[in-house]
Amino acid sequence: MVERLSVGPASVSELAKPLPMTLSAVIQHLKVLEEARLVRSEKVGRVRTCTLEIGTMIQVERWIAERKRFWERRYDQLEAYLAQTASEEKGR
Amino acid sequence: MVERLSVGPASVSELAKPLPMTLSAVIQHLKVLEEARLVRSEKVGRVRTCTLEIGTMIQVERWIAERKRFWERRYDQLEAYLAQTASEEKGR
DNA sequence: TCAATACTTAAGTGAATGCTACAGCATCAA
DNA sequence: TTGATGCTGTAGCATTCACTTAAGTATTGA
Repeated sequence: MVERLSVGPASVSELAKPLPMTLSAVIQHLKVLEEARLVRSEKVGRVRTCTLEIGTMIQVERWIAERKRFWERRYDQLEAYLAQTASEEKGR
Repeated sequence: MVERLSVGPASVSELAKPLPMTLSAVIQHLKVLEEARLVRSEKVGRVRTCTLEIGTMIQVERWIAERKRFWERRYDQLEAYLAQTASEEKGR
């Protein structure tokens, strides 16, 4: 759904069409995305049009960047640990 | 548990002692770890001693390295997309 | 021999997840 | 004004998860 919305705004049923689930389920997903401020939506007549919240996406981007740094540190630690353990194994 | 085992082999109850759950739960976790070949264990008398499977850890390490590369590509794509979208927004 | 220790197994529990089914309610077009 | 369309809300269901409880078995030390 986020991928579809990254192409441009879409109505609820446009979002639901390619998905193997009911409209109800899609609305429930959308509710979560709106609560998380990843999606904004506006209802005109009977059609609700949804768009990606670029601002939040950028926050997500920053969050990911931090996690990535954290992850790389952890990864280097694991590498160091395995290298150490491997040499200990050899030493016996 | 994996962290504890990275220090060295341990019995089931040694692994369970610091954890806020029953021995039963720990055994169930261990079963999963053994099925995943992350842990090897051997029973001598009534004590089962568990060790980390370094070989599998190294495979995990490689898998992580690949995911990391994949993730970085996706991340760069997201960055590019957001940059593009931001400039389009400005253009209006 | 018998109690303590170390583990094992099966069955059940409670919360969360991701749905569907169904009964609506506006809105729009004819 | 009526039927179709687009969406909404609620109830219920199946599954999964991460446990606990309880009832074992096997081993060990005194």
